[in-house]
Amino acid sequence: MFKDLNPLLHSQLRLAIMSLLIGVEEADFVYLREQTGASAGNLSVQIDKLQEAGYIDVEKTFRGKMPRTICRINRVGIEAFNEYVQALQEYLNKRGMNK
Amino acid sequence: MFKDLNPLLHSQLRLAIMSLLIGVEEADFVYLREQTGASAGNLSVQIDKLQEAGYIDVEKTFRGKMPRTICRINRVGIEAFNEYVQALQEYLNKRGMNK
DNA sequence: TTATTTGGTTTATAAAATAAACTACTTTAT
DNA sequence: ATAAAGTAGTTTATTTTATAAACCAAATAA
Repeated sequence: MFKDLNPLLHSQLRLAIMSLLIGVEEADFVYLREQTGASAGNLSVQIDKLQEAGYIDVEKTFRGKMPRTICRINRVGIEAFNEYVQALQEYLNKRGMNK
Repeated sequence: MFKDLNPLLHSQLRLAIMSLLIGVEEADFVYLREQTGASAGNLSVQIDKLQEAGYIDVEKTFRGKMPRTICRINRVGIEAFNEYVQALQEYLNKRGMNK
């Protein structure tokens, strides 16, 4: 009855990152930090995990002289996110549907 | 933009328990174990946490000679569950709505 | 020049989930 | 009657995660 929830996505911060990335072409570290309110350390760790999972692509560049980390969600990530959302619905729905 | 997700509910097993309980008058340990597929040990721990949080009431009785643990969600639990679901929607919704 | 800020990474600590082992019986088989 | 197996859990130990704290390198400001 309850599908497993992808543990990589069932994490507040990683879910927020994915949620932001799925809406945009790309987003950088600072933007993600601001939007999520996460600490830089936590964000760094969670971005790594999403990258290692193959859900996002991370590009390290410089803007002028300052380092800049750009993140993009990819097709694998989009698919995983959609599957996660679908699985989750079962947990949220719905009084009386006992199937 | 992203509300915090109640960490007590943002757990696969505890969420499944709450999801089951919200649909019924009551449910016993064995039913919850079967429906969730959890191990007895894990289920025991998570039921305790939900009880300590004041989200469910737990009654220990006997059915014949065998012990029986009955769980019921209460108003506090229902409210917490509904709030969690609402907060979660922000993470799932929706490309293009950047607000 | 030293102090502060930016943009991070790495390491350490706290919290959670999970698994394994155990308790206290009851039922079945011998 | 006794041993073996099953039920309904709890407790303890181990692993995994998340989070926080400390650190680094370079840039900018005082």
